[in-house]
Amino acid sequence: MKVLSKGSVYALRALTYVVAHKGDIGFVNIGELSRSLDISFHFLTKIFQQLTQAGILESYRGPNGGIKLARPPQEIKVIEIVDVLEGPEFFNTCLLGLPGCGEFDPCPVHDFWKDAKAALREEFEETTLAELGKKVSDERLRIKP
Amino acid sequence: MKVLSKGSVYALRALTYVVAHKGDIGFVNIGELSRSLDISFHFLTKIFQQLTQAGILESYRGPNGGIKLARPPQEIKVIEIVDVLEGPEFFNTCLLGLPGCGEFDPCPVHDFWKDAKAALREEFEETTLAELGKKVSDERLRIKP
DNA sequence: CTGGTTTGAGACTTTCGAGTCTCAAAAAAC
DNA sequence: GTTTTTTGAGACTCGAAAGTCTCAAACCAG
Ligand code: SF4
Ligand code: SF4
Repeated sequence: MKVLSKGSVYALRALTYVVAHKGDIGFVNIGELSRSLDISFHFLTKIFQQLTQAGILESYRGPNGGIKLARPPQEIKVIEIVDVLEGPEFFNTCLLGLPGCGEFDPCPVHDFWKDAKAALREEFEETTLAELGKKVSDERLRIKP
Repeated sequence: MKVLSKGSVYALRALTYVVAHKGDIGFVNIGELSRSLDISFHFLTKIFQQLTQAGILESYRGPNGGIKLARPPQEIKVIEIVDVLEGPEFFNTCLLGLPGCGEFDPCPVHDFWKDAKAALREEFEETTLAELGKKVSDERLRIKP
């Protein structure tokens, strides 16, 4: 069962880590993040590039460069990150994956799956990076392997 | 978002189709199923082979051969099919996919994800092929592309 | 027995997400 | 200005899931 791609997972872990451990102290070095979280540096860089182009992050090159959140973490919702990295079809995919499916022409598991998808979307829409970061800081929840 | 592999999806669609359209009339030809549901014949055959070896289906070779349910559809639960085709790790995978994760050392999304997984498992455990087939027959729900 | 039909088994190919590598571009340090 | 550090962009490689193909085995009909 693969709900999120590696790209989304790495982005969420990395940004949660930034919020929890780096506060709001300017640009965070990608190499350091990659080492701390055991994520491939080049892969993480590519993921951040997408988020930068989408306006969720800002980046800066050269010494003391890195990435930082473009807005305060209280205002960045998980679903924004997922949208960028999974694409707009993410919440249209389905259990039985029939093409052109939907409310008007449903398959037998539609009723259940509709609710399950809505719950997931709601969770992503309600949760902000600040909340994830706070959980990690306060309760010492893990974000690293 | 890919919850089920193609194998599980094709198996569920095909067996639901059998229950809904073929009743209990002995062996159903795989070639006919493949054509009706627009699923690759060889791929569908491989999937059925796994289910046959697991004791969920019975097969018969030669003219008028095919596959049929080893037990009445009221007794076959969706989770049995998923277990065979997805393997035992299916319900252990996770949103953030951290290794060795679990209740005792959770990540920040654990509370939500635990419930979502439980709901999915419960749905698969409660639903039988007979129910899926009945929905398709009674309400003309679709199972084909 | 012979030939046709259908599933069984496994090798092979394709596709795509994931990960690696190389070089260019921007910025700072000197 | 030159060198060093860091992100940006894109080509390339790897591996697993998905799909195709070939032949063997079981079965029936005549
Ligand atoms: S009918 Fe509903 S549950 Fe079924 S594949 Fe379409 S959207 Fe998904
Ligand atoms: S801590 Fe819980 S939600 Fe997070 S990856 Fe592990 S099992 Fe999944």
